Amino acid sequence: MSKDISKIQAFLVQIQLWRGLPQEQVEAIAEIAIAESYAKGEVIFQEGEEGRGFFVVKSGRVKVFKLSVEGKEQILHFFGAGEHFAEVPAFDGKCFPAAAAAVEKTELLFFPRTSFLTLLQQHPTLAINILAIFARHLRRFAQIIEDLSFKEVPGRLAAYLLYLSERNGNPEEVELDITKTQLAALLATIPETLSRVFAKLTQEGLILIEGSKIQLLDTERLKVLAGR
Amino acid sequence: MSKDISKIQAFLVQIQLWRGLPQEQVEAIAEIAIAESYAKGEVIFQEGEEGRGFFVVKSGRVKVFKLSVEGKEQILHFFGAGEHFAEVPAFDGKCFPAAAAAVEKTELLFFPRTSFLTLLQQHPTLAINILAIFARHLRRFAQIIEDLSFKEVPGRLAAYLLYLSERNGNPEEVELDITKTQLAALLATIPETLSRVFAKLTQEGLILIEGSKIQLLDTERLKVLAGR
DNA sequence: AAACAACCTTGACTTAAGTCAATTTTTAAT
DNA sequence: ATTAAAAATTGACTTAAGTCAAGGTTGTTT
Repeated sequence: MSKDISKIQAFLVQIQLWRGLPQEQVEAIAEIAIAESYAKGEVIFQEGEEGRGFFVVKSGRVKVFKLSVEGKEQILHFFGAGEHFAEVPAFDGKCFPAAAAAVEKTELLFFPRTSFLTLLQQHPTLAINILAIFARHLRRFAQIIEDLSFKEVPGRLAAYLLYLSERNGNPEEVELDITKTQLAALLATIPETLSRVFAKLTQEGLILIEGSKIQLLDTERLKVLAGR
Repeated sequence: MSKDISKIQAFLVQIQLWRGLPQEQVEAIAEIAIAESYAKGEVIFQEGEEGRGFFVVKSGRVKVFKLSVEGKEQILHFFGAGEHFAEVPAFDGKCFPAAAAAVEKTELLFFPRTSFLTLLQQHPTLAINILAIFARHLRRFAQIIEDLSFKEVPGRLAAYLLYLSERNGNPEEVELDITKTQLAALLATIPETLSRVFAKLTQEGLILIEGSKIQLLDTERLKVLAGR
């Protein structure tokens, strides 16, 4: 036991969620955690299932998404190592508002709702930390709504490319770390349309595609396109 | 002073936000509140302004919305008496992610960020209450994203009519309490399109319009249209 | 290396919904 | 009551983006 637990502890202390909690609490949390493994493509939970707890990504990557009746997928967010998801159902006990699946081989830590709530009652710091997380999610969702209702596909793509370039600190070139099919599902469109928009931006000299690397040739015009 | 304060107190205790707080705290909160009055159409804050605090609606109605460069409006939510908004900027101190304006003569109570944060530090109950509010907002936003990316305008309208009928407990008839132009902005479309969709649903025998009252003639088919 | 599957691209076509413009209806203000 | 302003409707037209179908590319597994 101690070997595993202490490894989990070492990982958990790095996570913002627990920041400010006393040492012995993080140790207690490590004992609550249940390790889970998922293969590429495996479903973690479906939309509508009862929220039994939340997850921290130990390694790999997860997509949280909505699925329409016709089978169209809208990806809400990708979560990588050190990030966590499904905090809302863990908090309010209602159903998962979206589904989650591993996009590659993934290891998760699962925290059951009940122990999470107990912890929440005892540690105001934890409640504040989660407030900060919810606030970030709300701002991100507000941005998605804005993009969906104001921007066309080229604008959404431009915004995404600029986001990547800012995140990785390289204004010249970005590297797609997801497939274009996944990117289409993230930008609320379909692969065919995305492909055509990539072609259009290339033709207009805004970008240059080299496999998964994309050169941003004209950041200024991309910003105009993205609406900022 | 005492007259006003005690009136504010009587109003505040009804609000979920403060539920579970000790009596003397609610009294203290009432002293912090700053009463503000807005005329119909008046802007309360603009998107991008620094978040100085949050607001409780005493009377009237407020819309929270995004505005595109081209001037298109996306309404995120209407808030009525007893509801509150702009908690996220009050919490994280960043800019308002959307704008707010009074849609009719409105009286607000304003709570400055600093006193709100102090309160938050001292009262874990308050933090939990706000978590519940944020969780509700997140679920609502997730629903908006789903509607925008999966449903067409008829589906979004059908979903809204069913929401109204459930909210008011009348499965036969609903009453629009906003103008159709505002409804268009809420459903991410324009008045012309909404008008045509109303005509189409009427023609197909799903609804019957009598001014601001709308009879739901075929709830089943409306549910199919709304995707549930 | 072969074979399969997933992913990506391109073309032809359809369609939902936006734009622009004109008119009518409703609501509010003097 | 009259007028002005806002809201709603309708028609003709345009357009972004979806559907369907085919072919090409890439990558993984045995």
